[in-house]
Amino acid sequence: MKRSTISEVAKLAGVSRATVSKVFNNDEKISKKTRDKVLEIAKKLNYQPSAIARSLRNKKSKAIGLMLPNITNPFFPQVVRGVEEVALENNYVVIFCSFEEQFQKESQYFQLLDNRWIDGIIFSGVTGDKEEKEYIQNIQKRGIPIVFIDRGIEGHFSNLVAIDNEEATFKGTRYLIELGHKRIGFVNGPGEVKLFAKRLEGYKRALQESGLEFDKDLVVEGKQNPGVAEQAVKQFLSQKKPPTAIFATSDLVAIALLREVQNRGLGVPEDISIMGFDDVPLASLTSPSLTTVAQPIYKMGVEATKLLIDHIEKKETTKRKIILDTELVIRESTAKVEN
Amino acid sequence: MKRSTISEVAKLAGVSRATVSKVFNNDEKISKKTRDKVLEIAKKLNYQPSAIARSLRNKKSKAIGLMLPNITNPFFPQVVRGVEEVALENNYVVIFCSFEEQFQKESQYFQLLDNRWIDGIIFSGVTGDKEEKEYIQNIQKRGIPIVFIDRGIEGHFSNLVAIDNEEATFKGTRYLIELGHKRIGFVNGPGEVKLFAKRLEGYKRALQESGLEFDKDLVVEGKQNPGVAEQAVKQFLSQKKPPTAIFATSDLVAIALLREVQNRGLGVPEDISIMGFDDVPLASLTSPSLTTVAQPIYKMGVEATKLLIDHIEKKETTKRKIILDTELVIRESTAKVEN
DNA sequence: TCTATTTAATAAATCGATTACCTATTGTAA
DNA sequence: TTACAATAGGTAATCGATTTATTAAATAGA
Repeated sequence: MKRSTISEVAKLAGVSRATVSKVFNNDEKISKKTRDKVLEIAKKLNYQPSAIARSLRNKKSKAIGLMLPNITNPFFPQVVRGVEEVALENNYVVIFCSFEEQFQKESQYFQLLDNRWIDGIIFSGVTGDKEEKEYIQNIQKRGIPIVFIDRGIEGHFSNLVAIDNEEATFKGTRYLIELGHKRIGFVNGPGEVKLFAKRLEGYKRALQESGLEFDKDLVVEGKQNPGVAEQAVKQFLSQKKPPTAIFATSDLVAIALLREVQNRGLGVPEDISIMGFDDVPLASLTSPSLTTVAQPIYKMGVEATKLLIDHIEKKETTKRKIILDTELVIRESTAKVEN
Repeated sequence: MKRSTISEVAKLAGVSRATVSKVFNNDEKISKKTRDKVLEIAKKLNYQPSAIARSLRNKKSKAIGLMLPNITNPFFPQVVRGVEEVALENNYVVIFCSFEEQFQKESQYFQLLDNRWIDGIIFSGVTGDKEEKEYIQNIQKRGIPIVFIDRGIEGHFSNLVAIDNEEATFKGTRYLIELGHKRIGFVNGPGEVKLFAKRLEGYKRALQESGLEFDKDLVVEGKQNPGVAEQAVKQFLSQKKPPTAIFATSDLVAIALLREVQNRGLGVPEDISIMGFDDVPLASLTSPSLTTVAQPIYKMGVEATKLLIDHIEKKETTKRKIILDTELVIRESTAKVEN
């Protein structure tokens, strides 16, 4: 069954193409009679205006690009859900671009999106590479709005939806301190990335406010994959005074820590408390379940998309930063320390 | 910086639009001289042919739809990766449609994809609803190829990429039997769904081949969310002769089982062995890590997309079923039973 | 009744590419 | 030199919608 076109509908309804178009665009200057006639025929022919033809004429694709470094990270599926939800409500389609942390793919996607006349981009996982920055700026020169999730480009004011990383980490650390922990291991992402630097600051501030000393041997930095957990546990447990709690700024790492610690015959939380960051869905499924600083991941997707669409449709023209609240989710992996 | 068009390139290069088009489509009847001239100008103007205009003219969107019931299920991100990988290689773009198990959204997406002249669809998570079937058949009547992942429509021969569910479950069950387990709990999805019926068959066959008796009280069926785990553990452990092993046909359920069992003070695998299904990424991160029947999830995405593109580009015209191999991944959650 | 005004619908250009068909130029053979 | 073929490039229609300017019809006003 072929798709029918506006011309076919027009002919059968005995009107011009313009009239059919107006009916489908709710133009008020159409009499009820012709309107009904057109809709009747359209229904009979199963006619839907072609989004492609519309795009060409309107210079709007009604599509947004969602660029992520790696869909396999359990953080992202929830972002995707939020983005999709809002996009669908507004009749946008989401072109999904997971570039697997490869710059080559990333740039390929930028090209692809550009020549598809994408209306806007949601970008997560800025690496900070010079080339990346260039691509992003080129896209912006085209007038294509971008909203960053999680982190933006250094020194480049742009739309951003994120959390207050310093405060969030402060909150988590303070909770551990309240439980009586005095030596707290901190497993963080690479310190060159601003977001992680902020988290370290939050950690330090909490220590300071409680009069605890900062010990750099209690900090491990590195790419946030399970590998870093092994290294951290080794480093921490070999100390004279090993930490009684470990705070990882990613649930994935925290879960790996859990495993490492338990494998060494130590109990969580009896011997060591562990705290994560993000609150990915599986944080509640581990044993013990994970105490963590929850990011409003789904909401970040939602807000980013709303902001993007507002910019696309010119309801909003100035760039905005939206900072969402985090929440401490207390589960089983943390406990009071016996002194 | 505005996007430049073929006409601008043509004018500046002193040739016709047709010539520019031919250059970009590698038409051989263009002299090296003009070709170089055109490319030079194109580069200078940063020209890229508009995918939108091309689509209209060619009646091909160079886009495929990926319809999933729920991106939050850790099974799917890997499918997505596979799909994207192949799509990008072939210059297709992926329109992502996670319909959150809501038929309303599902049908909305079918419409959306149809009027965007989508070239093909990869579909996972068939519910078997009559209405869903109707939508799918309408899409197919348009001549839009579909490839199903995991399960197709009952009694409807179509492209399918899946595993041999009976065999896979047989393999898993047999392994538990080899470890000496005689009473094996089985937590499965709803039995009305063919795929789960097949899995139950595999389980039964393994028991039978070893001369073990099938006990229907050892089978729990239900939607595969963590809730079912609680119910299953309750049911199993209240029996006179509780099972020494539990096989869940989903890792997510298996992980929830792990938690339930451990919360009751039982050790895994010392007291009870647990086996999962799928091999999602976090299966290796739990403690103990999960023995599971691995589905080639990434590969399913890859193969489905290859098959789809072959159909779109008419390299393949007959519908195919591709059955991929599963693999038993032995980790820590299963052990020999002491008799 | 005649003009002015409002309302409803149409004609035709346009968006940016592709392609079937045509033309002009050059080369080759007789 | 003439005839013909091969080569390179151009002309114009086309894909399916939207929109501006225009016209025709209906209504109102005097």
